[in-house]
Amino acid sequence: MGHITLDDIAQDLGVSKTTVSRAMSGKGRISEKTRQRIKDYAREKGYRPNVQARGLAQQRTYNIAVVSPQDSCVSELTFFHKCLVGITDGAEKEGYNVIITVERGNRTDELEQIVENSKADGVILTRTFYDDRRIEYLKSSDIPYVVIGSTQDGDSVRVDNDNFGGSYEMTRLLIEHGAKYPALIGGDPELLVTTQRHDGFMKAVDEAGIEDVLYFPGSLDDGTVTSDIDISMKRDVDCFICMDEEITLMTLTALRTRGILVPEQISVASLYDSALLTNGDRSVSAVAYDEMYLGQAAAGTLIRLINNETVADMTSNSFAIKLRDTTR
Amino acid sequence: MGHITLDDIAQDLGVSKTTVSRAMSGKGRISEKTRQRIKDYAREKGYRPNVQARGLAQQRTYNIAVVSPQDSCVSELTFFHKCLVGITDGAEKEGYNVIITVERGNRTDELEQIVENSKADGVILTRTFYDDRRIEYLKSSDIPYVVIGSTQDGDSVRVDNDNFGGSYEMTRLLIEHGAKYPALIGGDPELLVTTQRHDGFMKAVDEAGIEDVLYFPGSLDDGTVTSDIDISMKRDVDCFICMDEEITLMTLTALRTRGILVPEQISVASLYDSALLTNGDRSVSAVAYDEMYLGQAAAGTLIRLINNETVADMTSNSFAIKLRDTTR
DNA sequence: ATGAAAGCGCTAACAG
DNA sequence: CTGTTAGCGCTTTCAT
Repeated sequence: MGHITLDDIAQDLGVSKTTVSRAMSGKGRISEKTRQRIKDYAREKGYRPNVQARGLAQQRTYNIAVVSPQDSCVSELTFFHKCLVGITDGAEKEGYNVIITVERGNRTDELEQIVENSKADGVILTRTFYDDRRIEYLKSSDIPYVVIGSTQDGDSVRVDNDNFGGSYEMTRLLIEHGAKYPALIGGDPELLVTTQRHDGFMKAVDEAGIEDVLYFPGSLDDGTVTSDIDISMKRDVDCFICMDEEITLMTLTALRTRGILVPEQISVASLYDSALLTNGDRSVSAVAYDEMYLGQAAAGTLIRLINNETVADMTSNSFAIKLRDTTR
Repeated sequence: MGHITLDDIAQDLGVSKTTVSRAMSGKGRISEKTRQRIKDYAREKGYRPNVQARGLAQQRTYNIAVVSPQDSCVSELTFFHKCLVGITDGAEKEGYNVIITVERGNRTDELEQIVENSKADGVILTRTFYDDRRIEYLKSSDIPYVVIGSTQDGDSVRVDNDNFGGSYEMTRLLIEHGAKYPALIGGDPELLVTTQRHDGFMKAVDEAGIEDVLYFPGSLDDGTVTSDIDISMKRDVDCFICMDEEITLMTLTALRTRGILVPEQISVASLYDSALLTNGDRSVSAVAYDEMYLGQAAAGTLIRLINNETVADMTSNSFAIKLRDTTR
């Protein structure tokens, strides 16, 4: 018995394929009566439209493509995976499936393969490089795409966390909890995300009337962090706010080596939560974003884009401030 | 100019679509001369066959589906991701793409959606439950599928690591390096993988003429592990071989609490490597399997299955014994 | 409101 | 060795 087709239904019901098609898709005028009759019969027979045939007729695949990072750095991976769960969720809700491909450096082969073979109607990029060739490529082929995270590229539709808001809230809360002189540490100053988090931090300290706050951008190695800490201690900093989980871990290690107690002498918080921050003994206060929601939003946005609806960049303000062991 | 079709080429070259189709696919008799002429022209024009159209004609999608775990336990995730990289690799090599879907407990909805809508030609399961409803479902719908890892189900085509070989090699090597009386700890005795690893271990100790070896199956909580250790120390065990990374970490913690030095007083090795075992200070000896290769093999096997070629279970003997800090 | 007919781009008998 | 002819299952003008 295999699969029943649209034509079968038409014949059984003595109507034309067109009518059945219209009844199922909801497009075109059709009397409510026949529509119901057809839909009922279709359900009864367990009819499933053949997505490929529909696709061929409409030049669509009802697939979206997602590019996965190749390497398996843990925090990158959990971020990506949570996004992916959200993306498939959002996609399947709209009748789309997710095709996955793995990035191979800053190259476009794997994307080209998908786009040229029209295996997907749109693309989601979950992290981008500085001069991302994939963005160039996606722009030139005119396939819809959405970027998750902060890109410099102004032409791309972006879906991102509220980095400003998260940073602001965390800083505000720590000040409320007694921090007198917080310092900000880490982050590549050329990245948009760094600017956003810095601005959120600044807003909170400004509102609290704190002046001459310390900001140590960069700080990519232990040496720099250590000297940053030394400077801070002389200036009576009582709270480190770290740009990301990596810098957070370096800061904690450096403080431990220096014999400085956390949170007794100084509070430490991360502006980005990660599995690494709640591992076993240490449990670090952090801003936790909802990546799954981010993924869903990205999928939704992309599908709207595919349907030629107008879309704008969107910022997910779904985050939580997790105050854990490293802050008072 | 968009996309050039098979028909365009036929017209330009004054041949029939069939001939072009044959030239491109390699199926059917065709003179080497015209084949070259057509292929050259196609390449020159940048012709890309429309996969959807081909699919519709052949009832194929040139997609395979992979089910991703929903949760994000780190070791599960890295395992899955490495497999995924291998799978996409193997699939793309054969002209297939990978559709991903996320498991929602022991349910089949997400799979049904893909199978019923014929969005993929085959399925890869990367981990299975005891009474896996997805396997039942896949069997009943007659879509090809392969299972990565060890399943009890004898009817399914399996692609797995050489658990026996890895366990044997690790044990053999540790004995060679001086272990006099190794003990095996952990593992759910109802799982196939446990049996396989146990057998490998036994082979090595038997060959070394060691008798009355200790085996502690189960040991899922700290209490049990601690008592296992106590028994072992009385019997002068000088080497713990642990079934997986979880039991390894528990064993190490228990040994530390007991004040027993690793590797000075006792060696510890894991029969399964994981990111958690090389984290920071501790770096545990372990059997490292090549998951990427596993993924590639699974994709290859599945595609052969799709093509109605005969396939058998396959065991990847691509593993490495990593002797690190916890063994002498 | 419904139907006829022409595709979407490719494959696969069946002829020649 | 090559061409003709029907599809695959659905959508979409254009009539009626």
